[in-house]
Amino acid sequence: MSKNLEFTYKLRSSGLRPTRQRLKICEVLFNRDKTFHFTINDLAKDISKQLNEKISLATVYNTVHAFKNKGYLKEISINSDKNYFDTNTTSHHHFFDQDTNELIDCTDEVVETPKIKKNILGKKINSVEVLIKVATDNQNQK
Amino acid sequence: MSKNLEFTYKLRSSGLRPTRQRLKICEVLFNRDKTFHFTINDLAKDISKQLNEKISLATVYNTVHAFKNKGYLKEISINSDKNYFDTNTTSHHHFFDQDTNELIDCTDEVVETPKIKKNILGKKINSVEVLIKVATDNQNQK
DNA sequence: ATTATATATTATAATTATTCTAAACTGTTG
DNA sequence: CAACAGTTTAGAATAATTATAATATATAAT
Repeated sequence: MSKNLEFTYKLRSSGLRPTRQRLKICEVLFNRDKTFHFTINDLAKDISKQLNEKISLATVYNTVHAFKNKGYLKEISINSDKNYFDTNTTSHHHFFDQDTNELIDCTDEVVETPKIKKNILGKKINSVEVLIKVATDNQNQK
Repeated sequence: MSKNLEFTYKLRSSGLRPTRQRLKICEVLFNRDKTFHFTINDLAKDISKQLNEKISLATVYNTVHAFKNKGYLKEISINSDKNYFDTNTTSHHHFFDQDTNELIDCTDEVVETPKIKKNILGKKINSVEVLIKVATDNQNQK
């Protein structure tokens, strides 16, 4: 299982012990080709579906936050009731589909990162991100 | 008290009964020249400071949500632990100061609304907003 | 003005999401 | 393999928000 070795190395290199639970969570999160957007609850459900064993919710929280702190995940706040994480940790933009509560990454073809002409004195810009909220147009539906 | 009459009219015209509590909350929220960013907790505290009487927290929640639904307030999610409301209901951009957790409106001089070159099929763009996260630059401090 | 009605307020309970705790367990090092 | 530090776990604790149901109030009808 070379994927597992890969994850083991990844964890170890960032000072995280490659425990059974963390490796399982790595599998679920990083063993995919597309960017994955999820809430912690979604992830916990996914895990109990995909795996025969259960991982404690507290461990899922701990692990996701550990991964976020190590830069393997990015946290995204779109609305007050859902808190998303993203496996794409680069600075990038999003569509948010208000009908389905789905979060979709934007490519450069969709929107360019806007230029900031003035900054706040003494501060450094850490990120510039665009959020595009979309929904079905009821006025104008085919 | 002409301000009060103004608020009474505003509430009534949107189908909200101008109750004592709602008028007080209007005073605290809209009787200012600058845009006001707040969390519901902040607002509840402000109210009990500024006014001699107390308004139940449930009422503050109800009222803020009613005002948001009527378009008098805008909800803004920046991070998972704080949920902000904004008296500036136009689509606009923000600085978020990660040192102080302060939210600051951007003018057009700071950043232009980016153009969206491709949209998701069958969806309408409801808003395009830029969030600029800033913090003290420790590498490069004067 | 008085009454009737629908709506709003309130304290409190309930719910939800998240974090804390402390005991049991496991990965790593020597 | 023994010892230790880090990790997991269930459940308790906390915080934010929403629901509930009794009481109060604003408005409309009389």
